[in-house]
Amino acid sequence: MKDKRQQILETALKLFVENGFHATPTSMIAKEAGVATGTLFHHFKTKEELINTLYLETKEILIQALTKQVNEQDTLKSKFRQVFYNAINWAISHPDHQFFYSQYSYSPFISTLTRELGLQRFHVIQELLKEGQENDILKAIPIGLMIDTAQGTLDGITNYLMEHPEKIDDREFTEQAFSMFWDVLKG
Amino acid sequence: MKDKRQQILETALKLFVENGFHATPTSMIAKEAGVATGTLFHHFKTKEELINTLYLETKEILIQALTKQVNEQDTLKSKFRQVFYNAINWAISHPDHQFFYSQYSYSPFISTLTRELGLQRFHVIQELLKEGQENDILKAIPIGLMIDTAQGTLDGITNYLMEHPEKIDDREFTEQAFSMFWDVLKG
Amino acid sequence: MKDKRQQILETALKLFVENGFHATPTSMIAKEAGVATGTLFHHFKTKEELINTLYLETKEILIQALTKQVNEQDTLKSKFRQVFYNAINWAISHPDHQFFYSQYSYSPFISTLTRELGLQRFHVIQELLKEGQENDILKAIPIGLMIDTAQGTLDGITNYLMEHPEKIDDREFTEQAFSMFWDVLKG
Amino acid sequence: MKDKRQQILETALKLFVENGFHATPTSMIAKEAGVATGTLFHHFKTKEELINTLYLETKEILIQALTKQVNEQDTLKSKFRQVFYNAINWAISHPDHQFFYSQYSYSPFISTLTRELGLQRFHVIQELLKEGQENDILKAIPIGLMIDTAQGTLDGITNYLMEHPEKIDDREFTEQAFSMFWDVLKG
DNA sequence: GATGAATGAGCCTTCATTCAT
DNA sequence: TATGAATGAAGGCTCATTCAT
Repeated sequence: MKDKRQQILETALKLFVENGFHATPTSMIAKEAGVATGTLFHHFKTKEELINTLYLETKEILIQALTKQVNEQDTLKSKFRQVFYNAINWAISHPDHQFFYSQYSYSPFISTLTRELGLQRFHVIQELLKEGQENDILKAIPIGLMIDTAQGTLDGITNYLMEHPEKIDDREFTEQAFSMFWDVLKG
Repeated sequence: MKDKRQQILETALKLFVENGFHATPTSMIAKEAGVATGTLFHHFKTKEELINTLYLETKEILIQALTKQVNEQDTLKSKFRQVFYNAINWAISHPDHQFFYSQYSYSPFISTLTRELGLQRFHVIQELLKEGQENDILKAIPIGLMIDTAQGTLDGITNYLMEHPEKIDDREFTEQAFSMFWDVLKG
Repeated sequence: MKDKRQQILETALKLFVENGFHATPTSMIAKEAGVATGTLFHHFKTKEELINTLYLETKEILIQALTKQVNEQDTLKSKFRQVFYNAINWAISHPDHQFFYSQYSYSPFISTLTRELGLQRFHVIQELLKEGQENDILKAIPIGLMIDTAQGTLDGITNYLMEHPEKIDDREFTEQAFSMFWDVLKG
Repeated sequence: MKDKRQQILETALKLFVENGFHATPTSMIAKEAGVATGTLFHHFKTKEELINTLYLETKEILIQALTKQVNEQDTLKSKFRQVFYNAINWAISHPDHQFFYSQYSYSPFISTLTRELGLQRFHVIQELLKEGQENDILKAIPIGLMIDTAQGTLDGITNYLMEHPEKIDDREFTEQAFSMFWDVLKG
């Protein structure tokens, strides 16, 4: 039998995505996870701690996923392409995590923290953006605008793919999508 | 003295933005608005109806704002530019409405509705996008992807401006921002 | 029908005396009082506030009772006698309040406040004690010791009477009891 | 390293005095004592058993302390004086035990038992009281009243000393205090 | 003996909503 | 229209206790 703590985390992720944080009682999580309510609070002092733990774990694996094989590319553009494919592939194959991440990011009760954490998420991209600006490949605009816009564009594309997951295997389509992403950035 | 119904709506908007829907009890809204709890439910049958009313009103004025003076422009690009400025100016001058709108859109308990509504919001843009594709000015890609990406990019830019509101008066900056928006779309 | 708030207070007093604060759930109070749980919390923000309200009210009527007719007496001794009878009569006729008062006073979660409040309770006696010392009628010892001891002696006598309430009508007995109280104090 | 059982008892005493029985979870006792929760319940079947054990031990050493050297005195008064000093010295040097004892005595969930136990505590005094009455040295009043009043007076004095511990070394003061105690009793 | 994860009944409190005035 | 006391289902969390290791 799986570790109860892990079982709770997985169940919580699923239910949060389905119903949202507030509409998911801890009792429901416990029941669905097959544990007692006390067990949930044995592992996570509060509901909020459970949510945060989930977020932190999600962020960690997301960052891992985004970074993969990026540095093995030669040109800056291929590096961006790699990040781009990493991002959309991850979203498609981990839809729950992806939804959870959005939900958490827009949740008002964590506003301040969120921004900072949101940036961490795109740390790889930020580095590439800076590099590209220094080499005059990308637009010469405030880095902050660049980051927010890149993130927005990528989110837009991801949103579409989440609703049309079959497109992920259509290389022509994904290349078109990537060209949009690239066009926002390149100078 | 202002109309009580209106007072409730304004107070609710402010509090929802500050705390989120779920963390804002109707009792708090009533108290802050200076009315009895019964009065709130006299005007709005349920809390959800209050939220929806707020959303509908917001959407209406947002659409009005986005559309303004668009058809007075000659080229497609200037039309997009006009929409772009309309969007960012509105966001900056109505931050509460803007936040409320995002929050509502990402709220899981209205998921199905959201898509549809989100589209309505960008109805102007959609029309322009179609027009641009038909005239081979914009990228020849699925219209859905185009819409989602345009919306994402615009949201990204808006996010940045919300945190740096002083930039709204820096024409050079806003033109750079617009160029990003335009580059995503143009073929 | 009686005022609900009052009904809650009376029921709570009864139950607290029977079971103690901790062993009396608010749900039990509400049910026994014939109101909804929400009603209890509508009138008292927390369980603790309910307890404190009960204490304050009890203290008030106790003080009133102790003071009665004291100043109509001529000698200091008769004043003390009056207070003494006031105290034991009140205890016998309001056993619940009396028990509640003891329980509250010894409750560890209100330690600091208690001392101070306990003194208020015996404000009348304190004044008499000071007067007696100034006139060399009472023992010339630190007033604090005098107060605490007087209170202790009176509590002891009261305790006995609570278990033998019939004695309250035995004038010979009560006079013997009073002589004990008086002997502790007189110089 | 100290015996775990003993460690639990000592920690429990300290915490009960600080927070009261109900506000002291067994988990807190275990943690503070540096043992596992299971260990606590290995030594004491229930929380109540732990409390009772603590009470019994306290009572035992209290009785020992009160009795010390009493029978070595010649007159009844010196015997009372001896008990008196035994009582206040013990209270001052074992404040936690003293507080615990009071708390236990006033705890509503052991009401019935309490009376009986309270009597045991003053068994020495009771014997002396009886002896004194038989020899016409003490007041000729119901022995029950005598016991309760003596206890009350002594508690009052003790309370004062607990708050002014430095007075314990002021022989003039303690003799004044004793005279109060003696005056309540003597005929 | 010792451990600590697991249990689940039960507690305090919240909050959307109703209704008599 | 407006009021606010009253409602009660539901939620987060606690805590004494058990039990497999």
